[in-house]
Amino acid sequence: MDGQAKLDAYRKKRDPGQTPEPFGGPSSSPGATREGAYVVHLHDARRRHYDLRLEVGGALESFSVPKGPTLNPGERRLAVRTEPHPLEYLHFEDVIPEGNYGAGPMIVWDSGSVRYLDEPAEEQLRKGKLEFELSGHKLHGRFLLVRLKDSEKDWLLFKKHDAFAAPGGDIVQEKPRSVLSGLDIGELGHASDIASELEARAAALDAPVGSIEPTMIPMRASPAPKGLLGSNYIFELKLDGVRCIARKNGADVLLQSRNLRDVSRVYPEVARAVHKLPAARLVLDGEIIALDQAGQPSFQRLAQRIHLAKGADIRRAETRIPVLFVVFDLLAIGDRDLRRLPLHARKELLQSLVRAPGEIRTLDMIEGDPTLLFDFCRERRMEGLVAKRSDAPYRPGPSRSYDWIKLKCERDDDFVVVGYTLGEGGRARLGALDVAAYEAGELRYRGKVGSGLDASSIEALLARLTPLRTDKPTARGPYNAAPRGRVHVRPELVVSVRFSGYTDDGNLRFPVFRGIRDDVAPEECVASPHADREEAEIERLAAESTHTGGAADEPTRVPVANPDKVLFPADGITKQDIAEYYAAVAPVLLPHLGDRPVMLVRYPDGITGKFFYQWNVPAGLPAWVPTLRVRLPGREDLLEVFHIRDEATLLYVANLGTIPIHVIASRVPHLEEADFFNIDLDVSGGTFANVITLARSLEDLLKQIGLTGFPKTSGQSGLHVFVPLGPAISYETARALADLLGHMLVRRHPDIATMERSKQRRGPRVYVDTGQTGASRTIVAPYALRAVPGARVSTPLTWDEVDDTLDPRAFDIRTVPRRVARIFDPMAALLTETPSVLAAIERLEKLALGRHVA
DNA sequence: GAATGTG
DNA sequence: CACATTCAACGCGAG
DNA sequence: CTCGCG
Repeated sequence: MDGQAKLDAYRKKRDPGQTPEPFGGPSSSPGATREGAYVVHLHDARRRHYDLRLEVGGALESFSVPKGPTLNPGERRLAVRTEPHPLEYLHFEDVIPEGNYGAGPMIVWDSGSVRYLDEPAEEQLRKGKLEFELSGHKLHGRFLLVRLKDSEKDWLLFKKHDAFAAPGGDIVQEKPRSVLSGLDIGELGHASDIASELEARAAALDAPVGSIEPTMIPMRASPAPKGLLGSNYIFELKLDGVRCIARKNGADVLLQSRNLRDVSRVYPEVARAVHKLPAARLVLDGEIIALDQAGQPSFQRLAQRIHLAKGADIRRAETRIPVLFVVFDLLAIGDRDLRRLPLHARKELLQSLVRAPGEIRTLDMIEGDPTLLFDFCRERRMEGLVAKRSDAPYRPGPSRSYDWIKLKCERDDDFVVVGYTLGEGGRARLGALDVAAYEAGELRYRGKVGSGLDASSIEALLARLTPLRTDKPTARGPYNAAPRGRVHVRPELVVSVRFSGYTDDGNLRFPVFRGIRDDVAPEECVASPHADREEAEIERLAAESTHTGGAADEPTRVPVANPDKVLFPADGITKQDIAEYYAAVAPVLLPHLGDRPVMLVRYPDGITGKFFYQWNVPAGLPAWVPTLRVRLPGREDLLEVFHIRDEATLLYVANLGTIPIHVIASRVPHLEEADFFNIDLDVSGGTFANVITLARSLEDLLKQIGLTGFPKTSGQSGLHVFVPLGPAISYETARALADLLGHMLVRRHPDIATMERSKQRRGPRVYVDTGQTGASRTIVAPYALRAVPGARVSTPLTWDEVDDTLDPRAFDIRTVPRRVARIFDPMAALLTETPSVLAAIERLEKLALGRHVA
């Protein structure tokens, strides 16, 4: 039977002048079909049913399945074999008008590719037993069709036992919508209602009437600025695909690349899906991606389609390398131009337009804390994130603002220098370093590091490397090209390199020189694309926890074991009291903890018993407890610390017998940058009245140089003053600033203040301690409970409160919750202020100089 | 305080 | 089964 | 070198 004859039955039933259904010509590829495309239609004809259509020999073998497919291997579904349909039917979704055969709406409920197992499809169909494997939007895995005895047309459809089998649930009920248009079958005939509702919403938001020229350049993201983002950003994964602006105007669809090239014919399935969206006119912005076996976007896979030009090649590629259009912005709908609307408004309209994931889907975004997404991204070795201001308009063209920001997943690691290449001009003597790392006991070349080298580091490196010169390569290659020459050295010098990942051949991607590491032995450099074992292990754990855990499993109530255990014997305060305290201050405490690695101080037997500090989370942590995997600056080991960003996690650590919680002055992912420094006014041999005097004087000093101090009681007998810094401030700078301020304070009050470390030499003076500022140095968090009799709290104050009536003993486990309810958090602005530190340093230098001269 | 390891 | 072990850290000046 | 100190 050739293709033509196969479709006779189909043609006989239909009138090409009356039905929108396709009448494709014969497509003959006789013989042995091993794979192809498939579609499952949901058809609301006289009876609602599903049509499973499998590509076999240039046509679609069709089975009508009244109850639809199931993922439950225990169930069987009747499948009635019907007349073969033309291949074009793969993309058919429309309402078949009254009076025609099969009148009623029909949606593409699922589509994808099919692979026939064991034997070609024709052979299996003849024998009455067809085994196949589907890979689509909704259906996956192995299925089996078996012909009933004594019947030609009656078959049974089974799901085979495999990883995709799902005994519970009902996929046709859970995912009723079209994978083409996102509509459900009832909506198909009323798409224009959806469109007009969306237009009305756009009009209500004051989106102007206007059209978008096809010459509009897509909005670009800027490279990340150093330091912190504001709080009003949303985060999206940066997908490894090609940018696409899609326009629909009636029946016309135009897909444009980043450079406005017309790619409509390169991705016909995307064009078809855009055509089916429920709006006559629209403009979408998104990314076209191809997924690899593991379901991750793979640019390498997509690359096989980008350059296809011939129609036949593209048709074949459609099933072999399917692509998705992941949309992240809606720029126009109907006659409304949405670009001036804030992003969140455009996103809301987009969600209503793209109603279900299929060939077109919307890009997931998260609001608030991007840490988990960043971790996910790192684990999957994905490019990074894009942060977008949720209140920003769409600004076409090259980035002019930080409304969209690229955040790369970057890594720092140490590598052994095995040589260097010669460059040009100022780089004639050293162009780039050749670096390597140990793998399986031998040095493997990992690429050239040229960025980040300035004149002084080049001098320093040359001084160190020249004595190590040797005439043979010391690492296993292949080495990158060195057109101007190369010098080999013995593998003795270690450098720190920041990079964003590995290329396919195992070299560093975007490496930047960070400095010489004298504290690391060459043998310790074991960074590799396959990651070191510890990291791999932790990532495995993380993968498990994201798999099994998540917000859904988070307990609404965290049980407190031994609630009546007394942890403050003098005050009779129990573990339950502590948990209740932390729950009460959670609204003000959590913002100070979020994104910061924390260190717990645990007193399992109360404040008079043994205690210990704890960074790493204990083994066997429940999956719902979020953690951060961090590499603190100056340390090569990976920590997995608690990520206390919700009340449940806070209560979990309270239950462990945690009394104070310490934080560091950095937030992920910039652990090498301080976002505040701390000056500790420790009573020592002095008086609290003098602490007050010094604090006021410090406030005055800070004000003069344009900085703001945030005072808090230490919870013991002193005051801490936290000073927020702008973005990208190194700990060295922060420490220098703190020290300078400390010295000036002492100079102003030599009789009552000292920075003397030795207790004896301090005498009756207040100790101004600036030594608490430093990478991976911890500080008692605001609102942390201290392990002292009276259960005092390190309590943020307003400057008004810092006067001679201040009694730090008044802030304890009982009083602080009431205070928080009344005045909330005087220190909240610590997290948002970003003063100009450069300007502050300049003013400070002038101030210091003036005093010196006087 | 809780998990893991050891006698 | 009972019991032990583990749970942080770094620089600096004095002795 | 170890100790105390924060």
